[in-house]
Amino acid sequence: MAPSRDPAFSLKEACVQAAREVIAEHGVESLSMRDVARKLEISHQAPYRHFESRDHLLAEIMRRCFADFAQDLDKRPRTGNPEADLEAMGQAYLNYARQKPLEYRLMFGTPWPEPAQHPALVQHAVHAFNLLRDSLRAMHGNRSEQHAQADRQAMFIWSALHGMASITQANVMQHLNLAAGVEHTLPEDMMARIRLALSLPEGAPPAATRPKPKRNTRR
Amino acid sequence: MAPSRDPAFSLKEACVQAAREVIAEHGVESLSMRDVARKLEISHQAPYRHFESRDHLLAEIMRRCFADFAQDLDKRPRTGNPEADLEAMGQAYLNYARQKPLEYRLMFGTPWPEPAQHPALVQHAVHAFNLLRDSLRAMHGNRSEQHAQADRQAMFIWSALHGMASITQANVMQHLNLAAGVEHTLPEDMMARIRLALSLPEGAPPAATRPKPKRNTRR
DNA sequence: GGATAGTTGTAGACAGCGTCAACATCAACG
DNA sequence: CGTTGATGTTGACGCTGTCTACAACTATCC
Repeated sequence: MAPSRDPAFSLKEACVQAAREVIAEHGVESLSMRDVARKLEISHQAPYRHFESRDHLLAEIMRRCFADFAQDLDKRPRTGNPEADLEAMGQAYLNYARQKPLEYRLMFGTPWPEPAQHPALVQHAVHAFNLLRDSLRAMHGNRSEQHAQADRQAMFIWSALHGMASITQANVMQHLNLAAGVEHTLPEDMMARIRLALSLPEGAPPAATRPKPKRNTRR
Repeated sequence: MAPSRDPAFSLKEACVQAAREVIAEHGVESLSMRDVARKLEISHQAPYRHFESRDHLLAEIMRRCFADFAQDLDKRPRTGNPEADLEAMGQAYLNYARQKPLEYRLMFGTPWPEPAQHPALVQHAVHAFNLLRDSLRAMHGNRSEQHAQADRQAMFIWSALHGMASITQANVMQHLNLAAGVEHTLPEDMMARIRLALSLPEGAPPAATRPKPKRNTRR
């Protein structure tokens, strides 16, 4: 490549962009440093001036995905009703996974590099999780056991949504011979069951009498 | 390698075994055909006489993992009580993921090869899923909408369990600063919430009046 | 028995990969 | 001017999956 094509041109930025394109076209697995170099018409070693290793490039892309993802979860309109907001976040989660499958797979389906080597990645991922947790904490009090309850709910919601999203992405459902109509109504069904599991049925105030839970939601 | 070391010696079997060891030692990602060849002290091309490609070797190992997994889910003692049996299967699922993390990751965390190329793999995976589905169908009637309800429950349970298992394996929880005590009680909490979401609370018969679900469980 | 064909393992090559080391270029600064 | 640091290039190394050609052994059929 000729010396800097543009006054404000960052090869680092261009590498990230090119890498994202390669991933979008051929998947994460087949992303190679040499691919991005070829795409930018630079030497195969040039990207190494900006990223220690392939893992570091990948970590940077993942970090940005988490930032995008968090922004996406966060930008939904607030109604002031914590339950409705939580519901919207769940929808946003599944929508993101459906609309940006490659990004989702990158964040949640790719084996992570050594976390200690990529603190910024961890930080952004945790921030995305905190959006969910804070939503839940807003529905509880501030006592420590209420925090614990919110965290348990957060982990449950995340598990269920992530499980659903990753199963959907694996394209495995078509082999399961599910009963007619099940596949297409899964997201709603999922959200309804999550509400049940949180004892937050359908906008009605949570019933005080529940089969078991120790101290459940309260608004 | 000298010609056949043993009367009843299958190089194919030995390849699978060696590959499983390599995976156990260094993870799936770094499994290479040449590794298994080296491990068996045969030429780097010998394994290709028994497996078309690396993907085919991997698919065979995955297939066996699913067979093991299904057997593990199936061998639990039956109490005759469908709800208790379902509960036991959930526990068995999480235990398997905890005790055989590499196998679990291989089955559910590794990008699958082209399914059309590996029908046996798909078949065994579907069989494992059917154990769950059949357990649920046993608790419902035999009408088609009841089948659909069972399938919805199956997908929900699988999603929640898989989400939980894969999050656990990602070793990411340590970074989330969860409230004290949450992490260690997650599996029980999870199972309790799943019961809630199925409207099968704690052995009590499911309440007839439910907030929404169209036609719910009936035993 | 001896030719023939099929199976199984070996040996060498090729292109692609990540990455190390050495070199070139160029701007900033003393 | 010389030096220094950042950036990009070139070439190599060992690794990978896989193609091809070849050797050896086995089974089969005339």
